[in-house]
Amino acid sequence: MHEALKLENQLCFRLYTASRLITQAYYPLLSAIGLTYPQYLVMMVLWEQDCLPVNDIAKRLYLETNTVTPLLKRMEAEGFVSRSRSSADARQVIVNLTPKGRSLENRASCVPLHIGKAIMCQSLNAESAPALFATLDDIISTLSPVATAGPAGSVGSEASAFPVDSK
Amino acid sequence: MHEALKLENQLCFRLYTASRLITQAYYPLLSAIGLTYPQYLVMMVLWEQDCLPVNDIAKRLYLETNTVTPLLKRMEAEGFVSRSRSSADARQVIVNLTPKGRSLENRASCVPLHIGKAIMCQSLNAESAPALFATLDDIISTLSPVATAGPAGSVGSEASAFPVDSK
DNA sequence: GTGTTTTATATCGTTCACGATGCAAATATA
DNA sequence: TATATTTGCATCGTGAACGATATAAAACAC
Repeated sequence: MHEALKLENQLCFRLYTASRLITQAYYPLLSAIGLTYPQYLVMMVLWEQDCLPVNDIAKRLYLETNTVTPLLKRMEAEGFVSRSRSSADARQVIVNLTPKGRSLENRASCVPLHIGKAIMCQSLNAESAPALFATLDDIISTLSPVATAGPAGSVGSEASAFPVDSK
Repeated sequence: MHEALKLENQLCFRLYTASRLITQAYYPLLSAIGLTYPQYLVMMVLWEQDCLPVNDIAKRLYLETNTVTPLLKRMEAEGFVSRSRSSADARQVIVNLTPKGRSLENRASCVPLHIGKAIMCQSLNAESAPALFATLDDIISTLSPVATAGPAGSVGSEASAFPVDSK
C-alpha cells in the first residue's frame, strides 16, 4: 500500500474540491444575474479594464484562448459583451462591455460579501486569509508558464524533493 | 468601482487557478499510465478500498453520481474497473478493480513525488503544508452538504460578516 | 519583395461537472 | 397487501477546459 497515493494526503484534490464547492456556492447568486462562474471571472476582468483583446483576458485568467473564445461567444449572445476585429491589428479581436454588461457590475457587487459569509470557517478568517492568498499566489506563479509579466527571473523556486502532494 | 469585485481579491479564483494548473502538471505523468486526473482520483479511492458502490465513490470525491457514472464507464472501457449489479441490493452498482487496474498502483506510486517537486515553492513547504491542508479541509467541510460522516454537529462555523472573497 | 516564422484567434474532439429529470428497486406507510 | 416515498443509478443537455490542429495576419529574414 502506497501511503503517498492516499486521498487524504493529496493537496490537489483539496484544491479541486474546495474550488468546486465554492463555485457551487456562487451558482444561485450568479444565475440570478445570468452569469456562470467563468463568465463572472471574465466580467471582473472587463469591469477593471474594458476594451481588451481576447489574449489579454485569457492571460489574466490563466486560461487558453480556445477556452475563452467560446466563453466570449456565449457572453456576446447574452448581450454582455461585443467582439470586433481590431483595425490596428486584424488578428486581434477586441472585447467590449455593452451597456447591459457594464450595468451588471452594480448588481454583482453584493456577491463577494455573500460568498464571504458562506465560506467563513474557523481556519479561514481575517488573520489567516492573507497567508492563504500568498501561498496560492506562489503556487500559481510557480506553475504558470511564464507568469503574466513582472520582473524577469521571478521567484525561481528551486524544486526540492519535498513531497507536497504525498505528506 | 467595486473593490470587492477585483480579481486580485478573489479567493475562489486562486483556488480554481491553482487547481487547474496543478491538474495540468499531472497531465503528462498520468497520460503515461492512461489516466485522466478525475480517473486517478477514482483509482486512489479504489486502491484504498476496492469493491465499492458508485455512491460511495461519489461521496468520497464530493462528486455527483451523474459525474461519476460516465467516468466509471470510460474506466471500464479502458479495462481498469468492472461494474456489476449488487445481488443484495439490485439498485447498487458495485465497482471492482480489474487486475490491470490493481497493477496500476505501482506504476502510479512515483506520481506524488514528481508533483510534489513541481509545486514546491517558498510559501509551501514541510512546515506550512499542514496548515494549508487544515484550512482547505475546513472550507470543504463547511460547504459540503452534510460532510461525509463524522461527529454530528461538526464545526458549526457561525457565518460572520467577514468578506473572505473581497478582502 | 518573396519565403519563413511568429502571433492571435478559432475549430474540433474528448472529458469532465452538474442541474434537471427519469426509472426501477427498496423501504416506509397506510 | 396496496400505495407512497426514498434511494441508487442513469440519461440528457449545456457549459466549461484543454490538447491538437487550422487559418489568416503580422513580423522577420534575406
